[in-house]
Amino acid sequence: MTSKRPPTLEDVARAAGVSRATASRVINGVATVDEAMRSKVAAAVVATGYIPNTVARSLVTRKAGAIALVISGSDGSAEQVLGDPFFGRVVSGVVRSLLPRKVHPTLVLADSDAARADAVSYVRQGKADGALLVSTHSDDTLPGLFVDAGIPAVLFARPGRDVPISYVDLAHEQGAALAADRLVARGCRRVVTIAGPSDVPAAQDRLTGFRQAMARHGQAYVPVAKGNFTLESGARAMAELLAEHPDLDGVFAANDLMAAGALTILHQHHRTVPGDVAVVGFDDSEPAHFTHPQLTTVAQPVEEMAAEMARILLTHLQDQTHRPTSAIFDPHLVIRGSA
Amino acid sequence: MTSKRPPTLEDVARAAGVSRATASRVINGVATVDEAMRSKVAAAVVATGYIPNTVARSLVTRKAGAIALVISGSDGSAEQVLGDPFFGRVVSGVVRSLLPRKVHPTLVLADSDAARADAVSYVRQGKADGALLVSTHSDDTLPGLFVDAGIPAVLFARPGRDVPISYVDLAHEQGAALAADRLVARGCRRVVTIAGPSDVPAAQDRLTGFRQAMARHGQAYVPVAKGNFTLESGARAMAELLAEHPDLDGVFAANDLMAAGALTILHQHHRTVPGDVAVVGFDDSEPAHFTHPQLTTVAQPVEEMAAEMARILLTHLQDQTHRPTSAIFDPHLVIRGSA
DNA sequence: AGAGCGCGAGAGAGCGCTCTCTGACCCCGC
DNA sequence: GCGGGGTCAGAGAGCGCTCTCTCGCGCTCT
Repeated sequence: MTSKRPPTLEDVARAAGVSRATASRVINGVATVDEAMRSKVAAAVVATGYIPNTVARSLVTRKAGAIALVISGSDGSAEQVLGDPFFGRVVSGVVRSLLPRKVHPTLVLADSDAARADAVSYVRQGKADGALLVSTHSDDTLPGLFVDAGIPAVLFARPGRDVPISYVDLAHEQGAALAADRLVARGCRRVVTIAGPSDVPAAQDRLTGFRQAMARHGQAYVPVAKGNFTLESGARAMAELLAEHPDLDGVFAANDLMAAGALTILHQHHRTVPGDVAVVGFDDSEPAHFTHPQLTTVAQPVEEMAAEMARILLTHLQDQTHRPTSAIFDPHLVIRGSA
Repeated sequence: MTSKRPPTLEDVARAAGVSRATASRVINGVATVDEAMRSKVAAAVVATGYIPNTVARSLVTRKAGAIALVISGSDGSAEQVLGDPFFGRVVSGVVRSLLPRKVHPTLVLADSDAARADAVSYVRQGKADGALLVSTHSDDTLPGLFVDAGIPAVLFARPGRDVPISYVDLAHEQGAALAADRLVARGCRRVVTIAGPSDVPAAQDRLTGFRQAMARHGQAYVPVAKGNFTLESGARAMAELLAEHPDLDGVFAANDLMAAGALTILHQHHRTVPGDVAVVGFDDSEPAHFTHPQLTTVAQPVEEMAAEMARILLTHLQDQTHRPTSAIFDPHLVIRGSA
C-alpha cells in the first residue's frame, strides 16, 4: 500500500541499480547490453511488477502500436454491416493475424460524414498508426479521405473510385464462373441470375463473370433480375424471373440471402430444388446452412482475406514508401443440396 | 511543405499570441477564459489545422479515453463467438452507445490464459480505462482477473463465479416462461425441452424457468435432453426425446440453433410443425428466419443490453467508488411459424 | 608504449500536453 | 487613497518514456 502508482521505468532502474536508459534497452531488447545488467534488470522488472506505459512510449516514438478497423457505410447502414456474420468473420481474421503482434484493432464506425471525419482524426490524434477499411458502398468517400490524409490504409474489397490504395478482394468473376460451371454440369440449360446492386463493384463482377461463363457454355443470353442483397429482394426477383421465364431450370443469386428468398418463391411455385430448378448462392454465409435444401454456394476465404489485409497494413507501417498492393483471393464452390 | 510535423498546441498558442496554457484552456472548454482570447485561439486552431494529440494528453491525465471490448472463451473458442451474429449485435450496441462520446472500443481476444493476461495488461498499460467483458463460459477466470487488478469492468451476462462485478443480463427464467405459456396456450400437453450446457448459467436459468412455468400450468414433469447449443446437438437431443416420448407435442429449445436441429429431426420423423409438434427457440438469432417453418423464439434486446453495459462502464469510470451494478432486461416472444 | 577504436553505460533533452502556482490587474470598500 | 480580494493569463514543472550524445574502459595495431 506504499505506492498507489504503478511502477515506472525509473523504479525498475533504481531497483536494478542501473540507469533508466539501460533499463529501457533491456526492456526493448536492444542487443548491446551486458548479460549481467540484463539479468539484473529482468529481475527488477519481476520484483516491481513493472508494465511499460505504452502511452508514454507512443508519445516519443510517435507510434501508437494500434490500428483502427473502420466500418463504413451510408447513413446508419453500418448497423447492417455489424449484424452481418460476414463482419464477424472479417473481425476474426483481422484479430487472429494481429494477435501474435499484440496489436488490437479499435472499432470505428463511420456511417455519416461527420463520423468519417472523426475516423480520420482518430488516427491523426495518434491513436492508431493505420486503418483497415471495410466499406459497403462503392462511392464511399472514406478511402479518399485516408489517402488524402496520408494515413496508411488497406481496403477490404476493391475501391469503387479510382483511389491509390491497397486492398484485398475476391476473384468475383471466377466465383460466378464456378457457379455457372456447376449449373451447366448439372444439366441446366435455361439459366437465370439474380444480381446485386449495380453500384457495388462485387455485384457487377459477379454478374459479368456469370454471363461470360455461361456464354462459354453456349448460353449467350442470361435473363437478369436485380436485387439489393436482401431476402425479400431475392424473393421478388425470383418471382419476376419465374413469370417471364417459366421454363427456367437454374438460378445463380449474387448472394445467399437472395438465394434463400428465391428458394421460398420456388417452393411456393411448387418447383422442387434441385430437381426442377438448381440454385447456387454466393458467400457461404450462415443462412446457407438453414435453408431447405441447404445452399450450394460460392465461398470466399473471408478470414484469410482479412488476415492478409491486416498483414499488408503492417507491412506498410514498417515501410512507409510501400506502393499500393493488392491481393486477390480465389473462391471455391461449396456443394450442398440446392445444386 | 514547411513542416512535416502536425501542428502542436505550442503552434496554436504562438499563432494566437497567447500562452500554451491559455490555448489549452480554450481547447478544453475551461470557462474562465476571456471571450477575446477564446476567439483568437479558436481562429488559430482553424488556421493551423490543429488536432490535439490525445496520446500526450493521456500521459498527463492518466486517462486513455478508450475502452476495451474483451471477447473471452476457452482455447480458440473466441473464433466461434466472433462468427456468431450475436456478437455483431453486441458490438453494434456498444459502438452506438459509445459513439456520441467519441470513444471507440478496442477489440481484445482472450481465448487462452496467456491472452487473458495480455488483456489485463493491455488495460494496465494505459491503453484503456476500463473493459467490457463478453464471455461464453461461466468458469471464466477473466472477470476475476479484472476485479483483482482493480480495473473497472462490466460483464455481459451474470458471472459464473461469485465475483463483485457489474453486469447486464436477461431475465432468462422469464423468457423460458414465455415459451411455456405459448406452448400451453397452443394446446400442448406433453411438452419436452432441450437444455443447454449445465455450466452455462443462462442455460440453467432457462431450464429452471421453463420447468417452473410448466409446473404452474399443471405439467409437473418435463423430460429434458441436454445439448451444447449446436445444431447437431439439438438434432441428437430431439431424436432421444422422440424415442422416449413418441407422443410429445411441444418442444422448447434453449437456443435457436438447437431448435433448428430439432426441426430437422421432426421433419425426418414426419411430424408436422407446428401441427403435430410446436417448437419454440431462444435468442431470435439469424437462423430463426431460415428454418421451415420460421422459428417462434424468445428474443433478447441484445443491442440495448450492450448499450447499457457500455453506459454502466462509463458511469464507473466517472465515479470510481461506484458499487457493482446490474441491469436485467426483459425478453419478449417473437411469434413466427413454429409455435 | 601510445594512439586509435569499438563497445556498452549514463546523462539529459525532449515528445505534446495538463495543471498548479504565481503574479498582474482591476474593482470594491473603508 | 490604500489594502484586500477576486479574476484570469502565463510560467514552468512534470507525466513516463526513448534516444542521441558523451564518455570511460579495455583492446588491438603499429
